[in-house]
Amino acid sequence: MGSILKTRKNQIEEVATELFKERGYTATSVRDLAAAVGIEAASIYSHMSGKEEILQRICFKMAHKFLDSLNVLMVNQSLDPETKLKSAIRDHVLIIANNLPSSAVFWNEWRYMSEPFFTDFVNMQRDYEQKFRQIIKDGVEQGVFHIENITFTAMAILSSLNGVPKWHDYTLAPEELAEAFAELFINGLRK
Amino acid sequence: MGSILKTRKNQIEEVATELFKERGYTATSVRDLAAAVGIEAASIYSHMSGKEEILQRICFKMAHKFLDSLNVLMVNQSLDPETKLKSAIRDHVLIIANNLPSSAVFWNEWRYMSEPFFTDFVNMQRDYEQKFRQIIKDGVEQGVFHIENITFTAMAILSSLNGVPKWHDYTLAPEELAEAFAELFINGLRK
DNA sequence: TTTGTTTGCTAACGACTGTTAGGTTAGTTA
DNA sequence: TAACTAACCTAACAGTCGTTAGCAAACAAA
Repeated sequence: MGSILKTRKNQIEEVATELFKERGYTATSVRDLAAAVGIEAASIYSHMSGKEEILQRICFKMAHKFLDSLNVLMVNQSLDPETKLKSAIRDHVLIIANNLPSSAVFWNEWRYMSEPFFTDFVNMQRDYEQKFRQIIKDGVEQGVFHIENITFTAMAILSSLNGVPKWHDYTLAPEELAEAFAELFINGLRK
Repeated sequence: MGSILKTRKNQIEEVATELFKERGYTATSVRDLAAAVGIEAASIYSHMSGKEEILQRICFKMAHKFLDSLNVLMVNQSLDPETKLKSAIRDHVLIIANNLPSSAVFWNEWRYMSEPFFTDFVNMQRDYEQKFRQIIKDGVEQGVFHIENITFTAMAILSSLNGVPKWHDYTLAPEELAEAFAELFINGLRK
């Protein structure tokens, strides 16, 4: 136990995150991963129970970051809907921008998890989306937003945010990115 | 030659599109595909040169649909920027909504194509994005849109549209969906 | 010094991969 | 009837997959 194992395990997870993002989970072999770390394939199993454990760690780590962040925001009763949505968008983008490879894996590779992890993950996703919708719904009911379809709007926004790892080239700082998204969705393009 | 071969080949492509969308390209084996069609794995090769040809057909079919549609719009000089962007969004969404499985494959699996197809595809994508940005740029220069970062805005919109196959549940008709996206991005959420 | 633990190795397993060779059947055309 | 062709088959190939067994080296704790 201790720092050496923890470091190696973390290193494997880090390298795996990069490879899973670059090539995809199913297209990345344990031998690819081991070679990138600098060890033999079988040695991976001294640190991990298998290939899927790495995917699970990445996906649930991100899922908890998103959910924890939104849960903190939800209990704050004093915020008006516009500020609340702006914060939700901001928080979501900041997590992505500060964890680009993990976010790419989280978003594109989660479907390759086996049961019961798959179902657990889907439920967390549903929970998150429901809370995100609630913020929009509050804004509609308080007359701040003019929206016909809340479910559509939530998915349109979240898809846009989650697409960031596919095109982001580091020219925008995380804070600028977050601000730009909030501005785009709340005010639109029209002058 | 003739209708039987053509039908079979099209059927294979259709079934493959569904499987690639559902399980991903790398996670779908030729044997999976053959079983879903109702033939043996080797028989696939009487119709296709290999697994990747199917992926290429799907991806380039969609790429041409998107590009052709946008090219038609670009030559129309008489449209004001807002109408033009609205049409671009509308056309893009309609293509996706009317080709959901193909769109999912187009968006999620294109990276598994080998050279030179990979590079050709990337160039078509770049071409499309550049033309999409041009529409936004025109709107900014004519004072219709207030936007700081055109590249960001284009990618934010396109990511949102391309996310549709991941969540769409057929409760919204394609036309309603297209209208909702145009409304969201041009006017924003604020009342 | 001995014991235990961490970290890695070589070798190999059974299963699965995309693909090919070669042959059979059914239907069409000459 | 004979030749041709499209569609599909069985069998097998060489390679790769995730994973395990068993062992060795390094190092810390007793």
